[in-house]
Amino acid sequence: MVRRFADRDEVITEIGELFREHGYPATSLSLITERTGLGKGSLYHLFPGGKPEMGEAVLTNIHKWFEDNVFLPLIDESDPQTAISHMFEAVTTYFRSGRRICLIGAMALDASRDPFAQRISDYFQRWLETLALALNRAGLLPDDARQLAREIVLGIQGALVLARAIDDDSVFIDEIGRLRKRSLTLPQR
Amino acid sequence: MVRRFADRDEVITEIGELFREHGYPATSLSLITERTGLGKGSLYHLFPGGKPEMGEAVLTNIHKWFEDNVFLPLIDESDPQTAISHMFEAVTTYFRSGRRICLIGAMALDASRDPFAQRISDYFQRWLETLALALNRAGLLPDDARQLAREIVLGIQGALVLARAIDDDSVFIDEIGRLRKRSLTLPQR
DNA sequence: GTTGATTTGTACCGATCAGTACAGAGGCAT
DNA sequence: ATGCCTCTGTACTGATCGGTACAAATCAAC
Repeated sequence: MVRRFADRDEVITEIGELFREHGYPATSLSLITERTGLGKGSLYHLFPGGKPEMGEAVLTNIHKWFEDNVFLPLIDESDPQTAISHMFEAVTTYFRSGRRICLIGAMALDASRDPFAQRISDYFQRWLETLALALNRAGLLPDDARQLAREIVLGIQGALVLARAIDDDSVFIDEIGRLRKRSLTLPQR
Repeated sequence: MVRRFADRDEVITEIGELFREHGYPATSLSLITERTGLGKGSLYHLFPGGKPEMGEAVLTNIHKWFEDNVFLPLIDESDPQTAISHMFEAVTTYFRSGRRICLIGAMALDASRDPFAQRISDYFQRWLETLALALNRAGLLPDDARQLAREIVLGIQGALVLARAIDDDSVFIDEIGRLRKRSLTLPQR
């Protein structure tokens, strides 16, 4: 008897890290039982829908983190520049300066995409929308705000890919710096 | 008897498309036999090292395509602006305006990365290096050339992730346009 | 035609997969 | 203590996995 009451959120977090390390398709139930210390019975009790439900739970958990720490502040913070600045800090921390991949972005690229297409799209659309709103409130015209929001979100994603591909954090750090500067030098409305 | 002489390059191309669709870890030998029309015996005859050798072959094939169509022109073309412009056209075609993922980038993000880390890194380093060289020849200081090369390569990668995540080609097209413009408006050396 | 080499396809192997069944263990109320 | 519910772990299932063995088919040279 290894564990008595599994903390669902903690299990979801652990599963999420496995998905980041191996990808969703290549993360087996054996890897999950090892990492979490839970037997199969426990896992199926917590996630009766099986592996797909684990995938949904992990994506929901990540989206919630971003909602609380990035998206809502982009909407609610009275000073949009402060909210945007905070977003860069939050993602630098969350993505561990480029050493931790964006699982949702990675899932867009492999066989996970089809089963989770809506969730993947919702997360990115939400990010683009809230960031564009903040940029607009900071002084950009709506079209320019949307374009810059795209540039920022894809820049973060690209920096994560490249940093990992060449094993060099500075790619991520430098790009965050560039995008931060980019968002501060806004044309006047 | 379905095929007599399998064309190795054609088989490599077909396998590469499967890897793009499913990811390397989730592409089974059954999928490969179906797609290529070759039996297992044939596949192991062509790739005695098995699936890892197929992975290597596909990565080598992609790197060669880029070497011939992007990297060497960036070095050899007498007019660097022409070579950079041609690179944007080549990648737009190769990545099908964002509808075809960069397999090497995707492999940086999943469990494929460890076995193929050197190849993945070499490809991106080569791209960065040749592009920086062309940008330098076009007038940028070496450090600025390296930074802009990074911005361009990660921008392309990020655009591929985002375009696929939200199922919108215009993300890729627009970013290529932005990067192209960015590379044309160089500070004078 | 025969022979040898090359290429191909299929049966087989042990291992692993996600999921199922269900007994065992623990906690709580009576 | 007992009974019920919740949570857990393990054995089992059929399917699929990558790889192996090897017979069959094809081709080229003589």
